Amino acid sequence: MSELLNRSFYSNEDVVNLSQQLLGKYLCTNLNGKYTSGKIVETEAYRAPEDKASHAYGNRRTNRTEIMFNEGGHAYIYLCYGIHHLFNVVTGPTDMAHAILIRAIEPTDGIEHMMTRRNMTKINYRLTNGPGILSQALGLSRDQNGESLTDRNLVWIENRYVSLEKDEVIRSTRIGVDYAEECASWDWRFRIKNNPWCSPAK
DNA sequence: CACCGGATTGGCT
DNA sequence: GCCAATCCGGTGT
Repeated sequence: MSELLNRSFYSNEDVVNLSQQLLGKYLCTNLNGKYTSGKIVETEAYRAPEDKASHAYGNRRTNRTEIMFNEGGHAYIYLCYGIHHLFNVVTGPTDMAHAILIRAIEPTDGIEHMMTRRNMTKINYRLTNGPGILSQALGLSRDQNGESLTDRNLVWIENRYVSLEKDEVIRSTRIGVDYAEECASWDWRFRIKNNPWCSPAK
């Protein structure tokens, strides 16, 4: 049993709260006839305009950031370090450029497809325990940038009614945003306590 | 149009 | 633990 997350879920203006709500939800893709999914176990919130770590800091509108100003429920996928595709969920109403980076998932469906994409022969945590490699495992690239998440088409998120106790959610500072001055110390990273599929970052 | 640096990863010392 | 890989977006000339 599962429920597709809909527009009203993504339109929530509180991106920090939504980041926690995404923990335990299932990120799913159906690309090139391959169905894959994983439970979201680690997220980070990015809240423009005041967040210096956000690409849309100061409501900067460029070709790249434009999708973040769309209404919640779209994919923002960009290339990082020229190598890795990082998948974000656009949230909030139109013109509120909030986004949530998915940092790690626990693989659930189509694990053999994920291993092929990752060029792995044995399953282990390195299949999906980071934002770049989980995108690779799910087949996500900039080809899906701007894709709608509100239908079960190419990429979407499901509620499978996994409930988390408050003490199962670990809150800490974000990773890799040292350049963001005072925003670097904002504790908008969330992960599921003791989950072995979380990223290795401090 | 040139330059700089990055929301990362994996391989090697 | 260090560092190269690799490409593009953002900025300034």
